Amino acid sequence: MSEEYATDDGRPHGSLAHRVPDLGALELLLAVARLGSLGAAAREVGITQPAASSRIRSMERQLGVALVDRSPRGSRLTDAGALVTDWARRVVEAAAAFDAGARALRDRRDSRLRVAASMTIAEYLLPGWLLALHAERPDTAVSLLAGNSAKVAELLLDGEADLGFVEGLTVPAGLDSAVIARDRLIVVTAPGHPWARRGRPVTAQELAATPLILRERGSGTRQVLDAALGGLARPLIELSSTTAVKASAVSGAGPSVLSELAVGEELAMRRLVGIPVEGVPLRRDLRAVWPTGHRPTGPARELLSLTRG
Amino acid sequence: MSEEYATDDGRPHGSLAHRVPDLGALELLLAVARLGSLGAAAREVGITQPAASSRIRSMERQLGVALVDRSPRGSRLTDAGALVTDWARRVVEAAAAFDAGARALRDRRDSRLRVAASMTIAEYLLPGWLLALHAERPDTAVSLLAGNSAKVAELLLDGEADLGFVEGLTVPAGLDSAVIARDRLIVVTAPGHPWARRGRPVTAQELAATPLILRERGSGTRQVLDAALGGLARPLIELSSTTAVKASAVSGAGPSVLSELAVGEELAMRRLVGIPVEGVPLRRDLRAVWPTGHRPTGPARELLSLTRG
DNA sequence: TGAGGACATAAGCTGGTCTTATGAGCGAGG
DNA sequence: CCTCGCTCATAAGACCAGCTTATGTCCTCA
Repeated sequence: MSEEYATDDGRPHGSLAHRVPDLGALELLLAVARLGSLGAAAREVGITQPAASSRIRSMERQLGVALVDRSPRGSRLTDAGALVTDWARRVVEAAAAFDAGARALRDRRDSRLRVAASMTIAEYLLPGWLLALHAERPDTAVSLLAGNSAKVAELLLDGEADLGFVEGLTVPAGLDSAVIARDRLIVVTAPGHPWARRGRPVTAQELAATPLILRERGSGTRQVLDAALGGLARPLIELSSTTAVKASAVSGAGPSVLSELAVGEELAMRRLVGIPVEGVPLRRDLRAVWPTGHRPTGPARELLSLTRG
Repeated sequence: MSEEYATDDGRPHGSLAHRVPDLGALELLLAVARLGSLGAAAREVGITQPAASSRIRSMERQLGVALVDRSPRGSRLTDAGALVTDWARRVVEAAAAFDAGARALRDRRDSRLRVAASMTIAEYLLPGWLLALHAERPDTAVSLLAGNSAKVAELLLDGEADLGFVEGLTVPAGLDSAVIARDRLIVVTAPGHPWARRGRPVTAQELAATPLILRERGSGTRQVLDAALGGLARPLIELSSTTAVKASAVSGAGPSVLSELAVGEELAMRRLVGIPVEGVPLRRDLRAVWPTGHRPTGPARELLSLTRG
């Protein structure tokens, strides 16, 4: 009876969706924060003022916190409202990235710019780039195909993609490339692991001697690690997705090695901690690739320049 | 009648909420990914199988992409579905952080653990810690009060908070402290800024000589920067919130100096780029604080240990 | 060949959110 | 001093999305 009503399950969480306002409400809150008026915010998101009023009110009831100070000449956020708005902004940004990705995924054919990307890049970086591209060139429709390096190369060489992104150690034959960023692999453990408390860095020998939670052989991450250790990484468990590896590491099964792109959230939330390592070059280049000779032009060139800042 | 059924992207955007599935649907998708069955996923989120089936189907219609392969003996994600699920996970995680924060904000008084935190910590780190705490001690109700260092000190000394978090250079009098993390300040510009393309790092002299977009004097970030430069930071614009500073920097108004906690998203999305700097110690300690003598115990001790991993 | 699991379809109910219409404070200007 | 213009609040009805129950189809396994 500590929780709400019909959640007899009593499990981890009684459905976030019932406790977190929906995206429309969060967007509305951001608009109120920016514009300082319920009515103006309502206009911006395309609803009427009473609807906005009611929606903000019901959000306040749901959260149990006053979010805005209403006055006859405008509405300002309360202190708590400012904090909630910042958290809301993060949710909305994640949703915008979701949307940018989904939009690219939808436009499978006949799009002006067809991008092929490896999974890690498609998952963690591309949505952000697509948002930036959309901001600069709203008319450019982008389509996205995801696969491993070989698949990306094949799509480019077959003329089914205009620009590719890969994260391997080598550039597939027949492609030109440009390094757009460097990714670092990080050794991580759950906070309770002995490595999390020792003072000195882990050495290459220790890392090679310790069974690790890893992606399967052939994955980009595994390739880099094997190369760095001289082909010696010992698997404790082999899993086929980054997500599964993370979940296993968080649960305390053992140390793992993952891209810093993949574990940013877990590190911030202290579900995982990064372990310093010495003597192991755990870096890899992230590259844009295109068929030799076909220098990117038009939207592809634009996207490429965005990725390099 | 809404005038916008044609989703043609001729405008900034036609409301995310209409193009991104709601949180319930995203949670359902995650459950399907994990359990490999619509029915099992439905059971987990507390709805019936037909409801789940319909909901996934309408999400696929909305996104225009097939997400799951249904078969008479279960459902597996398609390739696109796996990617969408990963993006969905990020939205759900942001929502979970929102919920953890809002929950703490709601329980203003009479909670078992009352935390006071500076804005940056409350905004970027605390929700994650609260999630972790909730996972380990689901019954502990936490309340949150946010303010600057002086406010945090006051709350602790008045007995109105059990544990505090501050980010200043000094520890307020009457408090004991422990360093829980180090925050790095980063020089950032919009991708188009000249600094984004030059090869060599910016020097302390250059930084001190360049007008910057900054928080107001007295903010923790500004204090650290002034100290690092010898009190010389020149403001181009002074703004009163980190969000406003970020927005201004993204728009290309000039270089800025911000906490790495605050700009992670912007860096990943390439809306901002980090500029290497040499000869300037842009680090600051993030500290947990408590009244001298009152060593944290119980839930406070638990939370403290989580923050240190 | 029949049991059981998994998903799809159909029909009806419910609740939340929208709309329009209207009222009520506060400030500015004729 | 009164009215206009801005703000937000309230009320009553329409509508739609999503839920439930009941049933049908397909596949696999014993």
